[in-house]
Amino acid sequence: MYFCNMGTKLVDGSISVDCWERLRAINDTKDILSGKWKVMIIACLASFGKKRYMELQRLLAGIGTKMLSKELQELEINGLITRTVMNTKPITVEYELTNYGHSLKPIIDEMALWGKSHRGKIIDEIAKKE
Amino acid sequence: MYFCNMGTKLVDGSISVDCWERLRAINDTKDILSGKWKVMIIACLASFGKKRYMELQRLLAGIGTKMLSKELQELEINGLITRTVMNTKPITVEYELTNYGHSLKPIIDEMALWGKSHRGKIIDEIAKKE
DNA sequence: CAGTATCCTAATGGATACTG
DNA sequence: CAGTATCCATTAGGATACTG
Repeated sequence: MYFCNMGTKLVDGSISVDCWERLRAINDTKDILSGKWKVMIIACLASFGKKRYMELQRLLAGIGTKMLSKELQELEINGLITRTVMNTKPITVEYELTNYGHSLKPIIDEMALWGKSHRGKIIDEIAKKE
Repeated sequence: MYFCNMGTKLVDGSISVDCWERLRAINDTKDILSGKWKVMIIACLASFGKKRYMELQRLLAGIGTKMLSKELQELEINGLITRTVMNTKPITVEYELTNYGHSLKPIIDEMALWGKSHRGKIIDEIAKKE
């Protein structure tokens, strides 16, 4: 019998410490990857390597400057990407995944895998209905 | 040169179809797992097996009835969990991961793994500063 | 017990204009 | 080019009361 604190509140739960730590870890990862664009930014940088601000904005069709800046800053704070101001005129800025950022690859890969098969499943189901 | 439609807008992007489909798949998965509690619900059902509504609410410290119902419904719609009304008085309801729900295990596992090591890294960094 | 319904707040995120 | 600042709309989500 242990106390389970998932975020803010305390709850008396009869789950093991191991299990609770696992759930907390999952939650931590979720928080790091929160926001509408973060996963996609990481995936883009993983696929395409170094990218400038503008290039990212073009890849992430629909993202505005505010969100792009915000999400990039949060990723940088968490050590997942680097921001390099280039010595050009006017200045350009390059964003790149850090090694630590690359450590998210297994998660992204699994998400890509599942998402692909999921879409296949949906399409199959639609086909059967017709 | 292909057109990249990530959600609603069209963008002229010079990325390959494969790459674009991969990004779309990642996005799809992200959508399915959206919301504050969905990942945690899945992880709980994966760890503990069948759970009743009340039990889930206790495990997910802090969740309210509205959110729990909503997230469970969305998971059910997507075929990730089953909802079984038991023949008791008063009625009880059991939620359980489907086989399809279990197919998310690799993602959850990778998230647990990364989150655990991430917390370790943060703790190390704090320790070094002191 | 397992929810719905309602109300309300906080947070998210988009559009636009502007700046070094 | 790479952002900030501002305003605004939408949504997510929490608290509470209520129902079969």
